[in-house]
Amino acid sequence: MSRLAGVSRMTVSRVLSDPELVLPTTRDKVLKAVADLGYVPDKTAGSLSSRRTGFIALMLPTLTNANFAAVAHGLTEALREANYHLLIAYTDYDMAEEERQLLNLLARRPEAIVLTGAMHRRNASRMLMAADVPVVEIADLPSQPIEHAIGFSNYQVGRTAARYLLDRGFTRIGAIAASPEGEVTDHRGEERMRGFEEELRLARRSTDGVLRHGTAPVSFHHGAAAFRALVERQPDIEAIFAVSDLSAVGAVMEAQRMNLRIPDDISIMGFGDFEIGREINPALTTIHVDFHALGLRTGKMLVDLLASDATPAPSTLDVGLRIVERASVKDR
Amino acid sequence: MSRLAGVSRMTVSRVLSDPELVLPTTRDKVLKAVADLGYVPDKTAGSLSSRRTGFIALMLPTLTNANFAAVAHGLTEALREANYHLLIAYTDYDMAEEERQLLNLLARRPEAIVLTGAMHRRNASRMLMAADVPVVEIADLPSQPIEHAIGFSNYQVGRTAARYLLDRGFTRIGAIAASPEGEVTDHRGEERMRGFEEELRLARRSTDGVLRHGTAPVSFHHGAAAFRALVERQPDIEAIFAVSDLSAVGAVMEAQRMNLRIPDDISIMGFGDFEIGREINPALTTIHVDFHALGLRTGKMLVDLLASDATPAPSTLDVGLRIVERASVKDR
DNA sequence: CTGAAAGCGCTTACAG
DNA sequence: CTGAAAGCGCTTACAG
Repeated sequence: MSRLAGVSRMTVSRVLSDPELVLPTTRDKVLKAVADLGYVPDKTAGSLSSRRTGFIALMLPTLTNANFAAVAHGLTEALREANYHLLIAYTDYDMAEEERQLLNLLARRPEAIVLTGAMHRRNASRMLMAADVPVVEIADLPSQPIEHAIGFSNYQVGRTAARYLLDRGFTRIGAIAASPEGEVTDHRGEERMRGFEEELRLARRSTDGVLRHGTAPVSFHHGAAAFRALVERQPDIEAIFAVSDLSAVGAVMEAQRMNLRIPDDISIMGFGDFEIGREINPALTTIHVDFHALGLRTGKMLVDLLASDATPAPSTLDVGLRIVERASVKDR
Repeated sequence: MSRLAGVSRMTVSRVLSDPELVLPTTRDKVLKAVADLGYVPDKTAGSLSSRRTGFIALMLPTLTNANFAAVAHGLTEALREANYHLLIAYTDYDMAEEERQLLNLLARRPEAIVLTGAMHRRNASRMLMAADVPVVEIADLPSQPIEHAIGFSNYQVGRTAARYLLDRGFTRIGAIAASPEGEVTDHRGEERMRGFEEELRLARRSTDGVLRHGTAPVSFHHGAAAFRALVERQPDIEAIFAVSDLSAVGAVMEAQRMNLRIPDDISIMGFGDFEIGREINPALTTIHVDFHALGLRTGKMLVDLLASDATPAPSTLDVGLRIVERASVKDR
């Protein structure tokens, strides 16, 4: 390559990374040779010698969830300008798998690690703390963050949902979620349930309508099945919080099949503000968190952080949440 | 590291890659040192020296689509045993972005490249053909594959959908999709439309009910808007094919809001067999392609292919498709 | 503005 | 069964 351009290997490297440093005439010679040969420099070699891989590791529970996919898209956007690339792994909600994937990621020497936060195996936490790169936990606010955290409180989501239903005067209030199963658990969903139950308890309301059913992750189908199970058990239930819009939509569809009118017979609210919730009839009342923005902010923070050589103190950022009132909860 | 274990660097490398080759006592010494130090070998260095990165590149239009996410999950599963890792990039349906991402991927020296097929920029195709690693195009069957292809014919999807509606005796038949817009186009969706129109033409039916509306990618909302536009233009339309279940579901929801009964007033069918289509009322008739299996098969083929040192001839595999009859098309 | 030397952390290919 | 040497393809840090 450098032979064809009649310059040293170093000059090629410079033209490709910082063209300003090179005389226009030599630059053009190099660029022509690059084009003629279809030369694509080997980043593996570059990474090794510069000690910078340009990788940002991202660990998600699954790709099959529009909100987590939105996080990835937001991150990519923010990272693009600084020419970092995402190295994506997913755990299928299994903490043993998280630990395994973490090792794979670490072996690639990412310059930062982003992962969905709050719950990790002991050994995974240890590896994360030992890693000498920035770690940011997202999509929750851990009580003891490993380092940085950008997210929202799932516990508060649960409390907010319960409060909303209580404020509207409902008394027989329930919820549907997956039941935690050892290593394979939706910990963030479970946090929402915990908050929901707590708010009910503080209001001295029964938590008998809170149903954990089936296994994570939740889905439309899961929501339908859980809704039916709950209504059969407690026919007089007035309002239900589903741990995700996915199960909430499933519940609305099941209600239609059971000839229950939403919201006249039963009110339903969800979490996550998925697109489908806006389109169904009645449109779904939900709690919104901007996952795309969450990814963007995380990416921006990382770009800044990696550009400076200072090691900033651990930071925690709450991106907040808001209720989106639509038509699936009765206005009474 | 090797100092702490009292052995050479080579012995550490052997213990980690092929433990059988090492005496149990030395092996244990090494393993203990590895655990004590939390040593994670640097794959960047390993890749450079062994000339094997262990990366398989995967280029998708978007992660925000359950079927493409399923492809990624299937691939990961098949690749896990052989210890390959996916390097994922996505294009947002933009061919200029595909070319840019391809360069990024190539610089990481993947051992194979998987991408959604059939349409690429000239320069991207050239890079792919010059790459001396296996290339497999998925999710379509290109007329001129770059090398391997595993997928189905989107054109046939369109023809099959039209045939199905024609066979049921509908005469005023329409379709909804996004309109192609230069570099940002859903080429596979457009192929389905082309097949659909062709089948209509062969049956000497009007294609006036075929509507291209808005930009890719389609969504629930897109389907709702396109459905309304089509019905307002052609109030006597009897049956509609939506280029994706996402838009089909949006159409069903919009029909409910317009007080049109599905399927009594208008029949609707989709493509992709997304989970939501099974849950809505009426359940959506659709055309099913097993994207998870598509990913699995691609991964298995790659594992075999990379294990042998022969260079097999280019292969094309049609995974087929099937109609899933549910309740959104009138039985007449 | 350009280049020669050294080295990043592993694995390959020997040698013993 | 274990190790010393060479080298993978770049970039860093000089030197001129």
